[in-house]
Amino acid sequence: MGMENQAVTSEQTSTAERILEAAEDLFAEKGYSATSLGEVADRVGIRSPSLYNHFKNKEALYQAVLERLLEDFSAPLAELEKGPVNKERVFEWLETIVRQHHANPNLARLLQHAALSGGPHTNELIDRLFSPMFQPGAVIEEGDISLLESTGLQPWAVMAFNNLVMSYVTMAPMYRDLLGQDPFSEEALEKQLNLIKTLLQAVFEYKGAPPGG
Amino acid sequence: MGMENQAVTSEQTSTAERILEAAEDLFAEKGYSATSLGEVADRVGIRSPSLYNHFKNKEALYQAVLERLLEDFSAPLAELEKGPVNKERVFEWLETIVRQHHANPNLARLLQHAALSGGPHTNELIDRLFSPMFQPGAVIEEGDISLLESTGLQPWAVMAFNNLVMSYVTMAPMYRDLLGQDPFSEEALEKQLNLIKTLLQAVFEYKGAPPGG
DNA sequence: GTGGCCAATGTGAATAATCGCGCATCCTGA
DNA sequence: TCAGGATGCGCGATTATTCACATTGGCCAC
Repeated sequence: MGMENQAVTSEQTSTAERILEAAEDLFAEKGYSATSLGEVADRVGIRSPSLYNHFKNKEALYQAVLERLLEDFSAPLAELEKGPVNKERVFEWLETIVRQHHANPNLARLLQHAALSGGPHTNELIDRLFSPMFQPGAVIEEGDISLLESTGLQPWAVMAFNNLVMSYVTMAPMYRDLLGQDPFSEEALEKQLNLIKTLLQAVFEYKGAPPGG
Repeated sequence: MGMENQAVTSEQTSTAERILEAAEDLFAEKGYSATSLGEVADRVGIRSPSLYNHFKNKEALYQAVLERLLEDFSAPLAELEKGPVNKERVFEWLETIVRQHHANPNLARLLQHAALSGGPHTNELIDRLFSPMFQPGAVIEEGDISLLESTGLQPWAVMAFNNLVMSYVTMAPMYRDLLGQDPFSEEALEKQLNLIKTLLQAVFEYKGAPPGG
């Protein structure tokens, strides 16, 4: 498999890698079926049949893109999955995924496309990304958020904060004008982090009952 | 087969309306370019060229779908835009949009598709849906959330709660298994409302400074 | 009523563009 | 020389769209 014959000087990105990058951006932007292999090839600077020298077909290319993204995201999160779950860990975990999605919004976008069209890609994604969060070991046992626990809202809260982070990435382009700044700038990241941490902190400190309807 | 014999008495759904409904579902699910007119026609039970008797072309059909959705959503929200903005109004407004998106998830899905592909549809959507929320008159002036106000986070908070509601709709299919119930059931709606109200309440009651990093 | 007209609405066939993909061939560097 | 990789060509399928045509229902003159 390893064909890296050390062309020592330059870390030349291979054609396969450039294909992956182009395809990742396009799949994330337009979704699977609306992305044409011709457009991918154009971005790489080759003709579309050349893609088949590196990937079996369109579906395989998509899978490879997905695999690469999942690997990048799984690594930092895997560290957090060890050890007890307490407030500090939750803050760390949240900050990590915020920064991850900010650094590369494509996974969130791919995920959103999959969720919308509910295709066969969906199931694999939820298994790989979200199942760990909902495992029994991931329950916060302290009394701080007994409210959420007693009302059975905790998994919903996990899902909510996740959606909060991911939807920032997938919807941010629409807010570019409204917020008056680039949603992916460094300042925007800080503000986003600030808001989410504030929200989480508010949840932790909140002791009252949910407002009745 | 026979067409509608009864002309006036029964409000038989016209062909154009059935086309709109089918197209709405498909555009919401697959997005604009991945939706084929043949599939729309199939759902209505006609051949695709017949669509052109009711809509100029695919783009016009999309615009008509969008117009109908925006009308449905604008009406209930217009009522809330009158009068002073205080905590109670915010709760009402939030509950209204949650129920609206729950009753018809298609607008949120269309919006998400538009945001992802950043096409020409995006700008019109943000103008029609979100601009009102960010107008100067929509600022809460009470001291309750002075924290958000002083840190300039208020528009971000508005955006966050909006994303929270919309992403529930666009991502919920992925959580069907994880949450163990239909995300669009009546109980799920109540839980979703409960969680969001709890979050909002927590924000209102939260007085502390955001956790420093 | 009846015959004829017209507008609305459906249809099949045809077109041009685009798509994923296979294949034979050619180029190039080791 | 040889293999990996890029290419041109082309097939079959799908797409949006057009057009000539068939069928219908309502309406008016008689």
